[in-house]
Amino acid sequence: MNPAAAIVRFTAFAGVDMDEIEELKTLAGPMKRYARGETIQAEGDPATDCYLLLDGWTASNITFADGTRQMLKVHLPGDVLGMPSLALTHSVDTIRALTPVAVRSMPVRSFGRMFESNPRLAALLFLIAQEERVNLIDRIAAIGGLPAIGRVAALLLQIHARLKRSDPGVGDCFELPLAQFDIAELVGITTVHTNRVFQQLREDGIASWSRKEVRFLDKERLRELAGLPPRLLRRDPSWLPRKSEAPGQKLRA
Amino acid sequence: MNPAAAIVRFTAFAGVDMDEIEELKTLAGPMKRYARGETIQAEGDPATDCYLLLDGWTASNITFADGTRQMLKVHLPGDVLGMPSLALTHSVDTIRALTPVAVRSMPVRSFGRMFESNPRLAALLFLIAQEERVNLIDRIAAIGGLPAIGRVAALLLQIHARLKRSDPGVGDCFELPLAQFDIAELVGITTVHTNRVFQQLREDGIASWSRKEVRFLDKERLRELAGLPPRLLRRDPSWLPRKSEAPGQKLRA
DNA sequence: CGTGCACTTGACAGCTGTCAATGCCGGTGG
DNA sequence: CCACCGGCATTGACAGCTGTCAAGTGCACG
Repeated sequence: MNPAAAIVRFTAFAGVDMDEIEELKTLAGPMKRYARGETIQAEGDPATDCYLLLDGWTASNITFADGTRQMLKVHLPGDVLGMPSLALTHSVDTIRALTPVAVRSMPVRSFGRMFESNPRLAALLFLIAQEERVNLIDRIAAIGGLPAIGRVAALLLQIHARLKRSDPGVGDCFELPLAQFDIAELVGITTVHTNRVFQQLREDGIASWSRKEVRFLDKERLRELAGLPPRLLRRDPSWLPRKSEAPGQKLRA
Repeated sequence: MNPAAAIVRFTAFAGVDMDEIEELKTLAGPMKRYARGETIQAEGDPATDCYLLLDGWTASNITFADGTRQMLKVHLPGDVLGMPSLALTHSVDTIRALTPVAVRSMPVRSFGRMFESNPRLAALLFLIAQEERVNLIDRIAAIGGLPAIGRVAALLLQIHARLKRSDPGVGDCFELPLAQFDIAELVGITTVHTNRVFQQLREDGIASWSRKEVRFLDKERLRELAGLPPRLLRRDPSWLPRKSEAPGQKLRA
């Protein structure tokens, strides 16, 4: 609901002024709400729209021929959903609401307009896509290279970092509206094993989890388990196109 | 060396005319060659440039604190290297030559110019980034959700599909300039186990590998092992910005 | 013809998955 | 207010996939 949250991903790379916020708004369609568990986009659907997540958490997952699912990512407010599928004829992933959510659809047509009318916003969107690639890369590293406990550690740290990006006030204790089997599906292990991993994290005084609430007890050791450094976003890249017209606006963020 | 190969990724989504090819060329710096094993970009370096891979194969990998490596992707001619790191202050991955390679650097500054001067090329680059996200997503699915043999199957199919994209003549037998430990690192298993997987693939008459050459014996079962359908790129998305000036040029691809 | 690197193979351990049962908690309806 | 119920978390026993270690083989290259 926090209006700023909806554009965090854009303002993360550079200031965005009021004009641009207005322009972003014109790109998006009306707001739509989904209840927990509802599907926002299904695998195999033609990829016609993207969605700006305004409020709530969603997950995107992919389904194997045998019905097994692999969760790819959880989305937080401000994330743009469905962009990867723009490259394909059919959507790759199924996006569903983990909590009650509010989204605004972003018709692909408006992407074309944005590239023509506002190169700077287009470049920011491009950077968001690259940031997502880094997220996926880190996930691959974790899943491919770490034992179960490290995968969970990496996941928790990644989500925490992303939460903190839109709300710097988030501390070492935060709400995580996922079930243990969601986490299992995200890091590619079973629910049972996930449970054992959390028990060990608690025993070792590294992190605890109860009632959908995670508490980091020893972030240092959590990072050791994850084995990768935190990622720092590049602020104000020098190559970004400049704001085109209407000077003198107050910058946001 | 095939000049067309260098721009496959752009022409995959829509026709690109001579003007645009020229414009792409102006974006890139001089050609540079690397020997097998050389590092093109190192983790932690400031992310200043991207590279257009003209010829040869490269790999990008990420290193954990304990020195373990996870390979993320192999790059084929036409791929743009180093884009994800544009979102960060420091490069995420190390890119090294798997074979002798030729690249042209693409200074980031030229990205900004392209977004301003040619929205259509910028949008194509945006689509390339989304396609890469799909590749990463499929890799995550394979690594997170499949046993070793399925991961290898998925990898072989993915590489084959990408090869075929720039050279439709590629058949069910193709060169794969990787060592078994490269494949191991790519799919997150050990060399020893990779070896056993290949033995089983051959025993079962599914695929064989020798002398850096892969042969698909039963593509149907290979796909079953991978568990995911092939991905079809979206051709000529209706929302793409149109070519701006200089009409009447012959379209390429 | 020797050397080195990569590929193979075998034995074994350990992480993780599977199956099945139990416990916990919040929500719902009587 | 209480009993029931369903979803999720937890536990134990066990199997199996995959990793580790170590040795041996084969091929390419000098």
